[in-house]
Amino acid sequence: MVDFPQLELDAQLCLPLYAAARGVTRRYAEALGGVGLTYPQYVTMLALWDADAPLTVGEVGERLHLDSGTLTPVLKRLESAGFVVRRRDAVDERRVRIEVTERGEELRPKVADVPERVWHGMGLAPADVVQLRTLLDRLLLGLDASPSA
Amino acid sequence: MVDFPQLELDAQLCLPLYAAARGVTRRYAEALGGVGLTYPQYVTMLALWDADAPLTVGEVGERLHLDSGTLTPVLKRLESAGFVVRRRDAVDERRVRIEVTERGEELRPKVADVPERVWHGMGLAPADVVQLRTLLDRLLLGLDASPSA
DNA sequence: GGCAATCGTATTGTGCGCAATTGAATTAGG
DNA sequence: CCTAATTCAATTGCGCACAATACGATTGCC
Repeated sequence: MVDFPQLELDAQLCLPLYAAARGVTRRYAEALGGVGLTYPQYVTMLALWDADAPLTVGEVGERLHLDSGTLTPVLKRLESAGFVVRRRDAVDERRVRIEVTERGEELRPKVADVPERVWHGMGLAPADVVQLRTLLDRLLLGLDASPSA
Repeated sequence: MVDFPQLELDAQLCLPLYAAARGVTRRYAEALGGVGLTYPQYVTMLALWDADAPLTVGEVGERLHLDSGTLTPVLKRLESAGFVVRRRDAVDERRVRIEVTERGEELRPKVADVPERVWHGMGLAPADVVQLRTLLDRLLLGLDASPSA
């Protein structure tokens, strides 16, 4: 039988990456359950909190590497939960600006300890975290640089 | 205004991990489009090809860190595409064994170059790949070790 | 001004992920 | 035996991801 060593499960980098991302997301989901946010909703709020002015859908997408097909329903759920308001830009009516509400701001201190709680006790040394961060950023650069199709 | 430096987007490790995993998966999806496999279907086939004997649903799930709620529909699609057959275990009728068909075996050489094609040109040095692999495995160990709830 | 090309968002359709539940089959305890 | 607990897969329901498409708003170009 012909072998394909490059297809062995243990030879793959994509699989640990895929599994680790899902595992970490699951931990965040558990930690966020109390405030009623999913992980994508949480990172969306992070992006909005980070900005000085209300972001458009596209600007949120840039920061999270997500497109409107994913973000629109996420933002609608955040809006119906009362954490954000979506408002058409008066100048360019193609744009929709996302404003964080009072209730959305109140969420911020409630989730402030989530990253710490998730990463702590996972046994990853601080040096490893830095290393991992560096390598993932390098990988993202490579993804952005090389052709998408 | 009160600041939460630990919530800044650039301070997060989860986001690059999340974005990198989706980015890599997207590249695989593009490379696999020709043979009609999605990324989860592809890694499922990898797991089945790797094993000497037909695996149960649970055994596939162990290797991929996925549960039956995800795998059952994936396996059904692979079956209706003719790549696998699902058969109840005669000894323990709770188990379903997944057998790779002739057509499923024929897929193997067709996707043999996919990992190489995806990773090449992404600008990641071989040493970085090894490092990343090591750190992700360490992270997965931490995920498995620490409590899920 | 008129009109084609582009842009920004929304919609649609398919396919995951995962928690929770169900239900059948097996195992364990008495 | 016979019942209780456990195991395994399937199902259900919800929320992403993303490609493809649609559509109104805007911009460029004449």
